[in-house]
Amino acid sequence: MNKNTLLCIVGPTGIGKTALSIAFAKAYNSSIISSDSRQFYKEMTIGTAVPEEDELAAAHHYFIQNRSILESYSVGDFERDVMLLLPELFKKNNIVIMVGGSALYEKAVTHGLDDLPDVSVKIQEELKEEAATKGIVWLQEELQKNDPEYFETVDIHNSHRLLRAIGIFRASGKKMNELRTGKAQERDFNIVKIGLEASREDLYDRINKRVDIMLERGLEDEARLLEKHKNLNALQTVGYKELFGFFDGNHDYEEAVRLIKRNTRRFAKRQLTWYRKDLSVNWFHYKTRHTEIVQRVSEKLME
RNA sequence: GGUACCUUAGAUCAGUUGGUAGAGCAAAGGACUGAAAAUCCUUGUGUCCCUGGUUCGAUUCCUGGAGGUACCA
Repeated sequence: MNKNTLLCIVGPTGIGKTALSIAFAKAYNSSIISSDSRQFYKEMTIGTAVPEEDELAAAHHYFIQNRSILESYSVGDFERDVMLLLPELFKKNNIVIMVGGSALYEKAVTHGLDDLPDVSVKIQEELKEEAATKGIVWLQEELQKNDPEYFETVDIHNSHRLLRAIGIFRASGKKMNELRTGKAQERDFNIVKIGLEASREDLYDRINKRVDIMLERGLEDEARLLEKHKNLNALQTVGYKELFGFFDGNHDYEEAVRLIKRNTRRFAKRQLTWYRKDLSVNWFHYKTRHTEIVQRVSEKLME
């Protein structure tokens, strides 16, 4: 074990990643990096299932509630910040744990993103504004005009992708295919991935129960406090957006709860689509004892 | 026990003037390099309750049965 190792814990929402990460942190006296795109926000606690106080006390956590919903924070920022932090953490311990359900964020660290030009907030805002009034066909035409090669390969129904490519073109005059290599970045540490899996039935059962617990803990009040910010990116989040719909009178409370559960299930399914194609993940059943997982992973690290 | 109505996709139901069926919901699969808990794409074969009969052909009409609902006893 002469090289530093980043131990990534992955898996769908609600399967028990947090508890396992604590077990690893204790076993290795190590720190935890969160790769969860919603747990950054200090205003959102209940709905994002941030680790409990005792869990936070059990190990040093990074990227948990260290931002405000008012700030904009992207995967690119996350990759940069993690890459700056990791050398510091590896000075103290050659194993660092990363846990979280945002697959793209995990990919940004383990695989790396291409260095794309910055698109100023001003350009982004203008584009969004324009897109909102002119519609998706305009976006498609705009992309076809400026970046015809990328237009051929993108999902032209996906406005986020169109907006991004047009934004880059406006900011830099560059085209996506010139910028995107898709190549993995060289990392000077090992990456070991641990995944937790469960039957769909068990997983959905856990998700449904967890939503009920969040509601008991006061998710509705938390959402009420944040309602005035409901247009912010950070609040495009399962658990909050459905309650905003209830506050607005679009549907009743029962329906909001139903939607939260359904959307969380769908989110979990999308996460599984990501993880399934990652063949480097070492899977464990979610009921496997943590001590056993830690032991088996330790053996693997010794190899 | 009698009368009426119902029994079709996971649940709820629509439909077929007799040529083996469909919608929303739920669900499944997938894409995804700076909004990612976001965004986007694709997917409906199901003993049309069972049993006889009529018919070239029945899920559709008729007989009998089973289960359900309502009302009457």
